[in-house]
Amino acid sequence: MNTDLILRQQLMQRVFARMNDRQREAVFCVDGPLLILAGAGSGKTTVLINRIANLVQFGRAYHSPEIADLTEAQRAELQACASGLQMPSPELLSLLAVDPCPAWRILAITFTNKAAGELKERLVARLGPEGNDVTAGTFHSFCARILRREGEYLGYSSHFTIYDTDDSRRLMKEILKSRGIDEKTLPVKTVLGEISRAKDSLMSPDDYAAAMSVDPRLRKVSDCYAIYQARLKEADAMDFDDLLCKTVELFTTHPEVLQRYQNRYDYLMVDEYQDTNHAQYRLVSLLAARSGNLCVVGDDDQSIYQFRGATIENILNFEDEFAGCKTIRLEQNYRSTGRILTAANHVIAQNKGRKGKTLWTANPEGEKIDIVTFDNGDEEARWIAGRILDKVAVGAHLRDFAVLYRANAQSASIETALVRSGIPYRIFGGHRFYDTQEVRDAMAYLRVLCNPTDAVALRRIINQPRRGIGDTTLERAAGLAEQQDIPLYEVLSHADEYADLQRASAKIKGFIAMMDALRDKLEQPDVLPHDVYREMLEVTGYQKMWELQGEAEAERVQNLQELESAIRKYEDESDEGAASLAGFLEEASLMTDVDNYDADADTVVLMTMHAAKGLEFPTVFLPGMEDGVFPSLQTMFEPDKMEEERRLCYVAITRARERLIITNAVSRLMYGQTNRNRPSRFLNDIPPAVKAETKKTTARPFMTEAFGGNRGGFDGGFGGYGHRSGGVRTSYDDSRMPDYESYSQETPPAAARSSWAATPATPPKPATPAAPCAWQVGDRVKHNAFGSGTVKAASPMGNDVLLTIAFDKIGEKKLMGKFARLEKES
DNA sequence: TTATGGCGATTTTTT
DNA sequence: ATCGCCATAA
Repeated sequence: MNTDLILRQQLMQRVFARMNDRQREAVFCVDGPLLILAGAGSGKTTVLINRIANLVQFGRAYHSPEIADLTEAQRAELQACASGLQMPSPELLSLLAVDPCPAWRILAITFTNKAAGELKERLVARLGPEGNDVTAGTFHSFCARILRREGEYLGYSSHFTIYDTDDSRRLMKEILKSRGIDEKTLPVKTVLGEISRAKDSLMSPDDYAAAMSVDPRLRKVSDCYAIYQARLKEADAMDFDDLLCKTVELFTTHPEVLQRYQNRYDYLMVDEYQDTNHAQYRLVSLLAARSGNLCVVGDDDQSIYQFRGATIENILNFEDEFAGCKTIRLEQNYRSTGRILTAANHVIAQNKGRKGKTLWTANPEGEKIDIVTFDNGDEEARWIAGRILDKVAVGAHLRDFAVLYRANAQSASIETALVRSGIPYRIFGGHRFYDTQEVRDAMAYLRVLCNPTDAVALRRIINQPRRGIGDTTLERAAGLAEQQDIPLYEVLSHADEYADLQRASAKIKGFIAMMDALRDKLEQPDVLPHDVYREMLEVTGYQKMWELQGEAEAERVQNLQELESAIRKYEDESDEGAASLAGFLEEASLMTDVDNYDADADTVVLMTMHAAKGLEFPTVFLPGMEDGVFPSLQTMFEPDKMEEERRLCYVAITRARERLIITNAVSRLMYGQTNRNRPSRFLNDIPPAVKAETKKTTARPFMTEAFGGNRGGFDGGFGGYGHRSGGVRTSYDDSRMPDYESYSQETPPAAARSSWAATPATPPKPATPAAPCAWQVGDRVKHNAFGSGTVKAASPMGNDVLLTIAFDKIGEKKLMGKFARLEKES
């Protein structure tokens, strides 16, 4: 009997053999509250997957004294499996399990949709179709699902609309205007920020009003909050924050509903716990209150969203809040080289109030961290592009490179340099597809079809294209709606009955009739959402409106087509007959850019450091490492913000697997102004032993050595950059990239992924086929930025060719043949 | 009601 | 540098 228990433990150790001791401990610890402090790259996703797999396959078996009686044959099989000779059969598994948990009773909450998708994918790879039964989603998507089902308890319909920040802004603008509040004294974003903070901490408009001081400005905010909520309600709409706090409200006011969800889920897991806010904490506590099985994973050092309401206290106090909590630290990093990790550790060590954690790695030390200084941002950007081409020339993939910056505004110069070098890249953040005017308008049409009471959407499109229904008319109609407490759409439907609307009533009725007809179509069976979308573009004249603008707005027409593809894609991915327009709108409203990140596409990646959280790249560039850029100017004098900034730096550094290249510039053009910045203070914290500093700056004769040397503190204006003519030669080793295998557990090699016993084998890289080359050595070519030149060398690479071209004016450049827009010159 | 031009203010991060 | 607001003119 006792030996059976030991054998079972041995077998389980084998099944989860690919993990280290601490990780396995987390996997086997299934009962009660568990805090996993997972350092960057410590394989926390792997732990989550395995922990769920353990719950489903073995339940509480590892620490349980119970075991079924085994026959001799079964014991023989167990013995064989325990010594790694064979894999356990399903029969044996079910015999060994103690209280296994059906997948559908597990809830996993992640930070992004992409993370949730990945989790699902890997669970299916591990558990088969049953993996799909795990509820995995973001807080927002999970709450949205609950509210669609249960919203009626709170007076919302099942097809309520989700307002995004732009919708909220429009609505608030209207409110401020109607209340005669000058936007200069009380900006929209200030009001919305206050409201958002209130919602994060679960304060209703009444709570807020009650807690308010006599500050007249905050009194106004309080009024606006109340009106804002009322207007949302009238529009059958919720904003992002509502999704969370309305769910909490639902659970606290309707215990019987809460109980249903508590009973449904036996095990809860929350990823990125350091980025949760108070409302999210409450939600999780409520859901886990029955089972008590709450596992949160997070890293206090990677908390970078406090600025938008995340409270690090959630993680710092977890052990106090949840009695009997067990804490497990994952400190072995599988991602980065030793030097990169050393740098990260030293940077983060400067922060106070940490849980305390030092990452270590068994990975090779790796190359030193390059720190390169330039005269200006353009030089910096050009060098980065050149460096990428150099490495691609010796076998690197474009997708191996990421450029991570503090603010989106920094992307422009990098983009220019990449375009000039013909390097394909993808950029995340900044203007997104769903944020373009035309896509938002088209979406607004669809929203009005699904939910006519959505006043923000209605006002957005009613005169787009021009229908002669202007502001005056709309203001009157909105006034009437408010007076009678009915939806704007309702007033417009009966426009002819109001004296005030006589003049425009024919036009209004035409518009309403058109929308009603489209809505009828929507309800017909066998009509797919994209059919309705297409017809909408047609009959509303919206697409025509852009087409008439000609070539200049061609991209907008393209985006409208693209939206149709997105709808079709949604239809394809939905279950037969389950694709509804409302469903698409919901998915789209909770979609973010990073969700679309495709690690396989072979291009360089540009994104903010925030957006890069959770991702990793072989080579990472961190441009703009200057005080005032990173750390950003508005954080430099506030200690709390400075700490968050430092954590962001830690996150950025730990994205790199093999190489980290940090750059800065003596002077930089940003927001239309040229600034001279000192090198980032974070650089001081990186030990000299792991960094290789290089100056690529030109002489400034009027400066002497006396000005050189950077001591701490501000020296007003001119930072100390004294260099002799010619600068210092580059010193970095230009040989090939390190060739060791990367041990990343977050992305195991495909071959190793499903095999249960260790011996991961990396499949050999397929040879890259030679591509036909449009350019020959000796050709004369013309480039629209660099002018004329002669092709000096052409080496095939992937399905493209790397050209070295000697330009007449500016010397030699390396360009990718497919992407550089070259013309032949006779 | 719509189109245009000039002006001023605004630049962190985003589910 | 870019965006959004406002006033003015058509």
